[in-house]
Amino acid sequence: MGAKASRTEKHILAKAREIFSKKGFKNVTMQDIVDACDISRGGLYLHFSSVEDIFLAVLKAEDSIGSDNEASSKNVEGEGDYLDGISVSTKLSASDRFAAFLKEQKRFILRRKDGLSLALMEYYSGHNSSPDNNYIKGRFDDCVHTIEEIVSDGALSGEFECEDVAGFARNLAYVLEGLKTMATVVSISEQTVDKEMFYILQGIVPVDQYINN
Amino acid sequence: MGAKASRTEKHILAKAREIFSKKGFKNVTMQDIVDACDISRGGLYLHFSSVEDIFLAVLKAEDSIGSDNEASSKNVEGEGDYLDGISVSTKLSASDRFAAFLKEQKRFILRRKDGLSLALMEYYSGHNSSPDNNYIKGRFDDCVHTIEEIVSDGALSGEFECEDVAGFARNLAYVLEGLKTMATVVSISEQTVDKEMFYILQGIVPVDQYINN
Amino acid sequence: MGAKASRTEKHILAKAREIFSKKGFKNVTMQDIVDACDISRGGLYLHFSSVEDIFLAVLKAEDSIGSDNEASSKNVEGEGDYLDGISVSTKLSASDRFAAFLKEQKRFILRRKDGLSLALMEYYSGHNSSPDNNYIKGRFDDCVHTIEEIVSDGALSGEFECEDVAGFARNLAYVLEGLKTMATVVSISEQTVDKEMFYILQGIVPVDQYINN
Amino acid sequence: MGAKASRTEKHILAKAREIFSKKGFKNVTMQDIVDACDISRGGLYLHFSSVEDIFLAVLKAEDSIGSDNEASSKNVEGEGDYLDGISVSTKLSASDRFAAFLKEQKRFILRRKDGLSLALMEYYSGHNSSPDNNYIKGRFDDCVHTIEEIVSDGALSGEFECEDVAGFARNLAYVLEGLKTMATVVSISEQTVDKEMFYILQGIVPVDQYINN
DNA sequence: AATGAATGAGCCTTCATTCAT
DNA sequence: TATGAATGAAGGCTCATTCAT
Repeated sequence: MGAKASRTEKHILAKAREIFSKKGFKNVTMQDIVDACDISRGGLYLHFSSVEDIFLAVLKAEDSIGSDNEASSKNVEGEGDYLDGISVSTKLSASDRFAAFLKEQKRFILRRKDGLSLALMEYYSGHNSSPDNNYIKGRFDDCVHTIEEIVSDGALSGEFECEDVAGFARNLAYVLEGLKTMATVVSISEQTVDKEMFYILQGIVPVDQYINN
Repeated sequence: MGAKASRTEKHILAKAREIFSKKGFKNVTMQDIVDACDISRGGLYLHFSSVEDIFLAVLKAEDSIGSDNEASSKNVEGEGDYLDGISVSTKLSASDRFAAFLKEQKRFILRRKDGLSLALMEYYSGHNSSPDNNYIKGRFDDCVHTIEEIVSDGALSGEFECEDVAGFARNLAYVLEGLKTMATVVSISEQTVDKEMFYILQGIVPVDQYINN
Repeated sequence: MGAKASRTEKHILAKAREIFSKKGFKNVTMQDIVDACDISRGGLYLHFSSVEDIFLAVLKAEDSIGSDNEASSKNVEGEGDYLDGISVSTKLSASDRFAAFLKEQKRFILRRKDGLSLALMEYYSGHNSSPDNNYIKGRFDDCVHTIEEIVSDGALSGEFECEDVAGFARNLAYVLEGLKTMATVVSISEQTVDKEMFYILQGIVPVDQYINN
Repeated sequence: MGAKASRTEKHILAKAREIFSKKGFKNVTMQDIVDACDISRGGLYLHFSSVEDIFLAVLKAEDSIGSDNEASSKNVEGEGDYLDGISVSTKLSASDRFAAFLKEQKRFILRRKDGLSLALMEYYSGHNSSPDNNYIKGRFDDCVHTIEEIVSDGALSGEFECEDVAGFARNLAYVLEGLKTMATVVSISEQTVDKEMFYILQGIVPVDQYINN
């Protein structure tokens, strides 16, 4: 809760994250977290006052690390290791950035075990929180924005052909959202995701740009 | 639970449906249902043995009525009143059927108050049920199938132009799923839905085919 | 809680009364009452929702029975058995009524085991309730009023001599309150009470009127 | 606990006193005291081992200072500033001392915010301590004794007329106790207290002796 | 069939007290 | 001496489920 999360708090948040990704939000009890953390009831309350409190802290930690989130275009720039044989110091092409973005999304969709999608839905669906501080809405908007940026860059450089960039970005974002939803409920194969991304890419670009991992 | 649902059971299911659509699945208690049904605790247990039991019965009833679901192409045929001035006995054009389908989807997305989306997600997310008897998966597949059917009909009749019907159907289905997800968590305007559907339609058909309600 | 207290509720209130008189208010837990009543946790909550709820119900029951309260002049009229050899049908003299009143007060002070004084003090001291619905204030005012009534009757009939009836009544009421307070904290002997009442009576009446029990 | 209360201990007791006077005894937690004292949990335990321990220490400090207690005749002697225009070095008259005593009692009754009455009641009511070391009993006896002393002096000097000094003293002490009780539960006005004291004084002395502050 | 009082397990939260630093 | 994180017992409340009537 403080500026510097103590070792204990980090430990709690890590364990709690696992639990939320496994059980969603509504089913998680303080007891679950106590058990997982090997901590006492009172000890947990010393750091967090409710499951909600913990969940929000998990989300905040999530943001500051970015480990689970969409790879922002910025991140990608500095993290050439995600891509094969591309110099870190070089400005990445739009195609590369798009490929990286999709790869990240795919990872997110497939490894739903690590994901908080369900917990997020449960939390916000029962919360009518203002759209402003709604994590899911924010995530969606970020996603749209990232796509727009990449695609419009690619359109300028001639890599992509796309008349309605905004429309394309929204369309893709909804497809990704739909895939995430399905993934929380049904197990989805890599092929399924690939097939879908391939379909979308066809609309703007020669296919060989999209490199499978 | 017997073969024929008694009057009492129908009443219980109707009330329970309202509750599930309002509160999702995990938050609903037997007490909630007892209160809403003006029935005794014991009386309820005479018919259903748990909240889950009731929820499953609601879903089953849902299917046999189809009131909340996607309008299947079959349904649409028989329900000319959804469309303007089209004789019930006439075989509808693909465009009309597609318009009706989208209109139904839009209704479903916007009136999430009547919907069981959240309850479904909560139920199946905590259930790892086999894909076969997974309601959401089934709904998605039905949706894809309906779209394929309509669009391939339209392609034959020259109303639509679409090379990859299967791809288009899946794409649209995921977008719809994404919209449904967002709608359970953020309030979504009619314009938002319209814009999205319009974008997709552009891909296969002249716009004037899509009639707003 | 309803109009007719069920057998169970009566049982709970009776047991709870014992507990309150023994432990006051603040120390009493739902668990205490559960244990004393041989009832389940849930069962208790079926009837009462908190210790406070139960305490208030005890007070209400108290009032409607009047077993623990000051003998009102009305009560005394019909209850000749409290006095020695006085015909029930006869209108009692002021002296007799005063004797009865004091006897009742004495009983109340001495049998503090049965009394709710401490519980009342604890409850209202932490409650800043409006004076109107304050049980202790009401009890005090009733007490003053009863004394005034009796003494002014006695003054008219020549049994008592008292110039400032209101002052006398208040004075006596405070003394009684002081005795009740002391009794909750220190054990007080019958002699102590007698001595005090005797002293006060001297102020208005020849002593032989006051008959010890 | 030590022979000489350290600076820290004095600080703790002062803060604790405030808390007890505000919240009584049963509601006070170690945490309350820790918070008020700007001390650590462990630090507090270094000095006192429980809330009860602290409370008892507060009472002991109280006695040795006498700040909250009845003004003993001795105290009054040295505190001429409570009385108007009477030389400190002069032996005070019984009337003056009685006036001072009553003024002090009035202050105590009215400013119950500063008082420990409630805390005392709560503490001793749950303690069945022997009458000997019972603070309330002691306070009461002191009060009676002080009154007796003053009034018998006044009787000798002709200032008061009182046949039964002991009876009068007890009577007044109980009235004061009753007033204190009522004050902890109902808010009591200055007029109410004045009226009561005036009534009692009439019994032994011409009224103009009693000077209002 | 129907009732609703009763049960008891389970989760929430608070607090006195301890203990490693 | 002093700190404050950690502990665990205790009490509050809710809910699925049972059962005598």
